Amino acid sequence: MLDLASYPLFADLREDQRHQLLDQHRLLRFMAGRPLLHEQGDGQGLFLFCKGIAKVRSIDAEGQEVVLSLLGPGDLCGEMAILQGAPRSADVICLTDCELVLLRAAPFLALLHQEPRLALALARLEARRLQNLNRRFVRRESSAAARLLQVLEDLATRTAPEAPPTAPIPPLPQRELAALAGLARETASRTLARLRRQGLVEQMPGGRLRLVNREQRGGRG
Amino acid sequence: MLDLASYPLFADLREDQRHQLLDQHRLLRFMAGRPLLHEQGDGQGLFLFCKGIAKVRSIDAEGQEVVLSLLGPGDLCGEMAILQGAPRSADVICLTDCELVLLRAAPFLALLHQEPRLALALARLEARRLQNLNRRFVRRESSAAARLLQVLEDLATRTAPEAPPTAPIPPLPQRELAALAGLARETASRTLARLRRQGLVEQMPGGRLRLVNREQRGGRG
DNA sequence: TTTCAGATGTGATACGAGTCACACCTGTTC
DNA sequence: GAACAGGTGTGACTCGTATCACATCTGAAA
Repeated sequence: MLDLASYPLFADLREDQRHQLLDQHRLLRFMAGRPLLHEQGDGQGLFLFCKGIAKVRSIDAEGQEVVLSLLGPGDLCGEMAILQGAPRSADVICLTDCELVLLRAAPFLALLHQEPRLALALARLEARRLQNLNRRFVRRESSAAARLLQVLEDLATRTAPEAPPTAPIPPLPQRELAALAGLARETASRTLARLRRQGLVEQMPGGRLRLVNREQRGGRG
Repeated sequence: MLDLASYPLFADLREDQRHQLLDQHRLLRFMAGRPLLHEQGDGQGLFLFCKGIAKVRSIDAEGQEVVLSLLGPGDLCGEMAILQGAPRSADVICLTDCELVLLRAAPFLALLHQEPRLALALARLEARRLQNLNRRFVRRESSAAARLLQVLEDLATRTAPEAPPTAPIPPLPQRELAALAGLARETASRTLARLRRQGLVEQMPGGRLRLVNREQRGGRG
């Protein structure tokens, strides 16, 4: 039922090793708006996303929310806390209803210490995250429109692995889109209106947003 | 002479494994302003910083420099390229004269595949970098003053491992400080002047800057 | 239907940093 | 000494986004 082999982190393992990792795993559901939490006494664990989208966020010195990244099907989280033995440094909040699998930390850690392929795959995963965040860092300086477009593209592609950037975007309130882009809600509203006028974003029946294909609009970045 | 054990990445290894890694290593020096480069035909390698400070930077779509992080003694770089088998995604430019050791990629990769402790230490290292970048990301929104103070503190502590935040800061032109903080040169000048007036930063003989101890000034963050 | 809450659109204004322009102050070279 | 380049300080202005204020709009509940 749950295919660990489809997660790049576990792809290099033997079948029996993947089986080990599933020891006492759980299926969890969280509703939109809820934070990912371990249940009392569970301690740490590794969350694997099956369905839904969530945001990783932190709160800055002024109490403002800063969104660090998005998670969707095929992603995982909680590995930093396991690696460092430290409590979470950021919150994960579901943007839509989510289904995920919680692997126990103990067998994961045990396998990390004995199987270089797992440890190496984990190092690669962290390196990729670092590169993604680097790229976001570089784009951070850019305009409200560019940031919002980026968020919409992220949302479209996170919805399912391999989803095209023009896939419909889950219906989120403007307040949420603004937070994801690091903008004021009013600015997000104005910017969205402009993007619609420019034909870069279209509103689908039911109010859902969709990015217009770059080729269709002349692909200017 | 070169003590790999002092680098956390290699601390868990056996002495003979560390010795393997040193196979055909080189000592390199780069002058301030120079990019870290492999020599022709060297391919990839792992740079270990012994002396000096460097910036990791990228160029954004408008040709502007964006500084991603600082490196100093005890840090290393080049491991992302080795992990991903891909060319560098960012430049590393020396801010002061630097001395470093270049380890060959081959023995490092070989050991990564056979020794889980090394792979795990590398995953931990990447995780720490990710956390640092996350923290920077959170602070990114803040004011010019906060960003500049952060840069000065980083420079002070990178100069040597365990250096206090109030250690003297290497003499860098304002243009460079501004780039590190992601500010215009003029803004950096004005902001520095204000910080001096507020007593948060003092000018040492020779023009070098120094952060004033937080306790001395009342520690307001 | 009314009523109400939450979401959204939009004008007016404030504010911070970027940009341009230029003065000044070093140190170096001739 | 003069001449010059590079670094630094600072005024005036621009521009983008945040903020405040308020008008709709929409959908759910009564």
